[in-house]
Amino acid sequence: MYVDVKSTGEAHASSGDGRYAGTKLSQSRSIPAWDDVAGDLDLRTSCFESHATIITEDDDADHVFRIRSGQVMLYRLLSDGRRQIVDLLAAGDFFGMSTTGSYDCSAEAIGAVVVDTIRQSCAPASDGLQAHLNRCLVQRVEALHSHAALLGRKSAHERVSTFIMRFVNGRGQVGCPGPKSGDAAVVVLRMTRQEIADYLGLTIETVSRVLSDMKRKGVIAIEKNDRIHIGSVCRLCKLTGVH
Amino acid sequence: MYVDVKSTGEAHASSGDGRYAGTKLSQSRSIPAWDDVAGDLDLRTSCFESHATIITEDDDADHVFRIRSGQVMLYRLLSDGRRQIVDLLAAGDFFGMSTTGSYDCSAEAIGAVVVDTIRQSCAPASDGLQAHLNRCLVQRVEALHSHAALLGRKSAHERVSTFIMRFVNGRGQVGCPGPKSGDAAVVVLRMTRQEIADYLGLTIETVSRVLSDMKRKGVIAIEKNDRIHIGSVCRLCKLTGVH
DNA sequence: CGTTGGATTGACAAATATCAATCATGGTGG
DNA sequence: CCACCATGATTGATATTTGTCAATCCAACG
Repeated sequence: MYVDVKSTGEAHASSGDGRYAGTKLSQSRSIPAWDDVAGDLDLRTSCFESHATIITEDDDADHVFRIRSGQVMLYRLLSDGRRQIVDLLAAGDFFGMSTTGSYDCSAEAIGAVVVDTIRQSCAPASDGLQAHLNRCLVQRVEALHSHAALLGRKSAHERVSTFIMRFVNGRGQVGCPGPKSGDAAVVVLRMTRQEIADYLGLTIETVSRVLSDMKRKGVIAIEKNDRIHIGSVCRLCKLTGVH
Repeated sequence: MYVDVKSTGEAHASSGDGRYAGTKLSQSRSIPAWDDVAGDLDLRTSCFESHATIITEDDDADHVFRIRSGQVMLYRLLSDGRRQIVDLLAAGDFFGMSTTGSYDCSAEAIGAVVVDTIRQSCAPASDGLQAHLNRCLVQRVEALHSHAALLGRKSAHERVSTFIMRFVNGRGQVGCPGPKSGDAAVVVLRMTRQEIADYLGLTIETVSRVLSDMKRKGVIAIEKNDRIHIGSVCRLCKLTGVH
């Protein structure tokens, strides 16, 4: 009714899943359906293929974007080329908001992406958009807090474990449903080792070594470089540093 | 006129300074003055002394807070006690918003702090509050992106330099006004070495060593542990990794 | 069947953490 | 007023983690 995810395309197993499930924020009840909001907004819809750049850091912040389907990564570059992927976004998420007049980071499509494009200039007019934006922004802030804790305080093993757990259906952030053993899972990584490394603040070699180590210890098995088989989700979860 | 910082208490040299200066976001023009918004909100005002805990991670997210004066740090704890300070807030900033029903991190006063307390339940009603929240949230997201880049990709020297630059009036984020040499400055650190370390994702010893190293090289001089004299802001700025 | 780009592995180097003294500094009580 | 204490900061020696550089490896594709 007041949640729009279902109507905006498939939910990727890899990120958007269950994002709004269990939301208790009182505000939720008053947020209108996105489709109703969108009607007043003079949207354009754009498609991007894998690895296409959607926005570039420091460009004029002309538009705000809302993801219809697919995943988007936001990244910052240091002057010498070091890259930090600062956030991973999925269907329903917004990006491109700015307080400075230019984008604070670049956005690149992970796989094919469809976005709604909203002109910055007509954004303030819509209270419905404000409500959707604010919910998304609070979610982003929460995710960025988690990510700061990961980047600042977690070991390489904990970072990689956390990253994999992120894609295990429903788990990860919300808290395990308890240690029921033997719960296996398969997740598909849609990012290259380089992208994973740039997200986790590590090098490609360290990511590779940690994955190999987890293979050796039987925590995971890797098929075709991007399918991770998890023997026991609980066991993996214990490696994340959260519990 | 439509910016409220001036009316809500002294601007600390250490953080809130010039936060809204130069904002080009078209939305700004339509944001009502905070005092006008506040009138409808049934606010309570609370004071906290230095190091007081204002909210605790995982507690019920009953209230949203707006800082009238002073600084607040937000932090996450890992189960084994590792702490990451995820954000530093100043006058005009909001915290305590949640999508889960509980706070995602703890908040502690840095020095004396005065906050306006807004009941979560009456927050959605106010469009003016939504507009203020929106601006603050976008700012927080931008700051958290910067911080992720720092934590994920910068060396200890770059982190400490960036941290000090943050408190140099006006500079830091926006971009240097050019290399005019001989521009000295003094900043006062209102945080202990432990807090700085927990913010920068380092240990107290590393922070101390980096500061000593910068002293040895003549980049800074330290007086009474918390006053940093900067010989050339430009020189310091070049150490941040941004340029 | 060779080529190519991403991934893995190994040897080694560099950065940062850890553990343990020692050093200020400010406050307190004699 | 001064010695003592407590707390935070600094420094040193060493360990650990992660990065760097270089050599394969592997799978997809022409």
